[in-house]
Amino acid sequence: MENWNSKTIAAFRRDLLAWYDQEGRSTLPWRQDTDPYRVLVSELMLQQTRVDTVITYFNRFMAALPTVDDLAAAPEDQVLKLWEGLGYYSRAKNLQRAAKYVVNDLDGVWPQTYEGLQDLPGVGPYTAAAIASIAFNQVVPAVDGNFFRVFSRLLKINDDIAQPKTRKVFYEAIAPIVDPDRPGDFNQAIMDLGTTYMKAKNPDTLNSPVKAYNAAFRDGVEDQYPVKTKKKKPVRQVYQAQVTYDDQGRLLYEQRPETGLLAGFWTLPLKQVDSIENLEGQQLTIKPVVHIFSHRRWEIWLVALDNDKTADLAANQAWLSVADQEALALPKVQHKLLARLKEMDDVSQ
DNA sequence: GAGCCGTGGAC
DNA sequence: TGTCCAAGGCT
Repeated sequence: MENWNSKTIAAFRRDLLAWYDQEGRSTLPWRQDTDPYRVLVSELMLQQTRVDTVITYFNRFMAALPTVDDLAAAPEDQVLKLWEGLGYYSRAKNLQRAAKYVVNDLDGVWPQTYEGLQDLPGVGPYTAAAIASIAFNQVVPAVDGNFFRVFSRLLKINDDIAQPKTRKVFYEAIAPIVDPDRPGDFNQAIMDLGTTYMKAKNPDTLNSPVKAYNAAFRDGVEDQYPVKTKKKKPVRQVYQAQVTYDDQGRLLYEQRPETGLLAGFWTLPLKQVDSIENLEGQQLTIKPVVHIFSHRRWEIWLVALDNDKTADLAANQAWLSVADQEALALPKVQHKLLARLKEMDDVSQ
């Protein structure tokens, strides 16, 4: 690992921030100001999610719930509807829990430190550092995927970034480098660098504003950084989705358990089956609806089941009209199932 | 510490 | 089509 002296550190800060002031993404909506609420919302949305995807969600969310008090007082249904399609839905629930914590437990006074901010639900080391530096000017590195990528190359850090303990290595290596006068800008500059000249694939190091500080590039080994072990492939799982209508044309839905994948969301009744041979009911489609999560690959076969007049609904089941369905926040996989149903209707007409 | 937790884009 | 993601946190 490279070890920079104070002169190098000072020069790096200067060059990085000069570039950031000229070419940073200053127009991003959450960079209009440093209101901790706006920073919190944006940071939660940006966890494992692309900037381009977040922009629309962020603007809509802030228009609907412009202050932390608004979010704390909002129905959870509204928060989830605003989050619909963004994924990792526990972030939305944690975001509102964090707002309630600040408003109700802290009397509206935000924690302003790296340590204190981690008491907010959904706020871990990265997000706490981001808020602390951007909103409260605390001098801490916001070690995220961009930092792993950028500094592994600059400093030739060989630790596996897939391992949790590696975060500490980066934090301690970068902490002395953060600009004490502009910590928030420093952190955001690294993020901008990490998605442009120093992006994961096909980086443009030759034109990078910090090329001179890039030890991996200097040694011709930039493609070896960051060091990262591979993830496992998603497990293939076969499901059937039950399609049942009542006499009013409403669809049978089932609410998922309060924990686990898509917790609390309403979908068609889903049941895992060993294979396509074991489907219950009339198979409706030649091809399954395929939906891939981070760790699971669902192949879902639509099957028709008649509405048994004598059968009571389970406690977690309900008939939903089209209006009901549109009012609810539904996960993407359910939207896919509905789209496939609509395709079948269109074909049959 | 390893697995869980969504989605859409790039190649 | 498959693979690897993209501003991580929770258990």
